[in-house]
Amino acid sequence: MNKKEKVIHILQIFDGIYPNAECTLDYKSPLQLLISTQLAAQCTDARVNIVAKDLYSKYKSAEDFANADIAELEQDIKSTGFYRNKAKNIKECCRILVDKYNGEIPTNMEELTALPGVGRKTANLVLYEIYGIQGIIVDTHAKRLSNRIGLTKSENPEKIEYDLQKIVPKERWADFCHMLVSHGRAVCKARKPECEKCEIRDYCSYIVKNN
DNA sequence: CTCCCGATAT
DNA sequence: ATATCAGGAG
Repeated sequence: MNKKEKVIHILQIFDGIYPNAECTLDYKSPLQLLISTQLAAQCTDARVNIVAKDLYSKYKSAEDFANADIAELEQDIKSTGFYRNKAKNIKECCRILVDKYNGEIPTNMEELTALPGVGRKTANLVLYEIYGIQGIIVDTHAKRLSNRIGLTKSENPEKIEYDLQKIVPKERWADFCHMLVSHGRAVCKARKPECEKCEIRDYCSYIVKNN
């Protein structure tokens, strides 16, 4: 069975067990999604959502973030980790949004990834969630699962993106990634994958060692 | 490649 | 104690 056929089978199974796999970050505007996704680097979505609740009642626009006191913003997002980098990036990012984009969010990869703290993963998620533009969203789960399943042999996120683009039907690109996240959290965990109860084990090339 | 970094599960 | 969490920049 080739990789495309494997993915078709896996998608069919995922459709059954994760019928509405979607972004688990809470947001009420494109700006909130952009910032929450930046905060989500090496942090759980659950933690980001807790921080975001107070954050967005305090800062209501790109201008508010651009004018924020940096030390205060650092404390406001501290529990998400990497808080100095994140605060600096968010403030500068919002300064650019205000000055160059009239407070709106750019609609293409080049302009998005030019923003401080915004890489391809964040850009792909925003492009899909806000504008419906399909993309392979490569986070830690997509990276781990696509390697375990055998869809790529690369550890490089951008290479994984292109590998999966060739294998997954385009209309399911973002969907498939959301489902990899759901499956990564529930079954195919980083530390202790539960292969014995994995619904797609027949289509996976991963073998658990010492078991 | 390294660094950023707190919270949580194991 | 240590690995890991919807990464990005230098």
